[in-house]
Amino acid sequence: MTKSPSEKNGLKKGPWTPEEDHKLIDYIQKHGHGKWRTLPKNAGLKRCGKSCRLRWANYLRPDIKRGRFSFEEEEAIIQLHSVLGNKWSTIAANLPGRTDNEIKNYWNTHIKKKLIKMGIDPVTHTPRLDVLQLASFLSSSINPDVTLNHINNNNQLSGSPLPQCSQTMQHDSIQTFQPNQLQENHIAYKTNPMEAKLEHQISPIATSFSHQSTLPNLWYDHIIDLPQAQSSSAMQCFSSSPKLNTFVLENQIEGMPNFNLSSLLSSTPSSSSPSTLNSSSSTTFVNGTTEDERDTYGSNMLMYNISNGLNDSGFL
DNA sequence: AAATCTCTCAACCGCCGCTGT
DNA sequence: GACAGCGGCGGTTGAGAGATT
Repeated sequence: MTKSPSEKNGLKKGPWTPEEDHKLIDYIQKHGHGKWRTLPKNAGLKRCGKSCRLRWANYLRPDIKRGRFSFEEEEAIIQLHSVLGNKWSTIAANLPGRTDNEIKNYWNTHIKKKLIKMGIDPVTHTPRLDVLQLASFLSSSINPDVTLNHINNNNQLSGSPLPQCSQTMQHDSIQTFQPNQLQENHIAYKTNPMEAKLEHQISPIATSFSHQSTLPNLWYDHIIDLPQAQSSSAMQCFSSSPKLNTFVLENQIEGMPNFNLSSLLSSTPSSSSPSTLNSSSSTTFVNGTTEDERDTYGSNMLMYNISNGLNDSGFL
């Protein structure tokens, strides 16, 4: 008699039944866990010890918190991941009631995509090179004199010399802040502090401006203290289209160049995105109050639209 | 209403490190 | 020191559910 693939070696595989769950819970309540190798036999389960341990640790444990991740939890995951990397068990240890498996799944299915959409590399937590290259392309299309340097994994500008600045930022307006010092009228950006020659025609994308302190990582080094009036008019937008695999970056800060950038790259499509993109409209999120609050990291970023002359493919 | 596509997440697999012999 | 057993971890898979066509 042949055994089904899910029952090789007399051991069952696949989804657990309520009866099996009950047996496992019952046994652990009476005898405690540990000795996972012998537990299934003693508990009358046709499972391997590993499977029992996993079922208990990831699903049956009484202290497991089920349900959606809160905004705070998501922020914590991102912050911890930026420091720890894929150390899911260590991250889980900092989130009571959440399992490493759950966090790992949530990272892979939600957070990772969100960061990518925002132009942030989910591995390094720094601006993605492809976005920067795109910005470079677009910038040089707009102003052939401007070229963009790459930011390597150490967040350092490299490659060709820094662009010649048509308007170098006043140095006394650049300060170093701790993340918790960020205020609402602050714009944070990441660049090499030794070479902080911001040129605003390229810097918004090149240096990945971000806004306020709810950033998912710490890749901002400097803060621009905007006058309140400008800050309040900084409508930060972020929208994407699952159909076009694109996103729109917008910026409406007074005094900043007003680009429209549409139908650009995004490596992953998204179904969670709340809006649909076309060349004439986009959904705007203001102050993180639109839609599901957890989908509003983008609202903390200053995004640029490069309009006029771009077709839906993002090319001139 | 059916077919197809996309997404989620529970579960598995292989590897690694620790411990005991 | 070498080996075996075990638990734990991180990457990956695939079934099922939901969304879309």
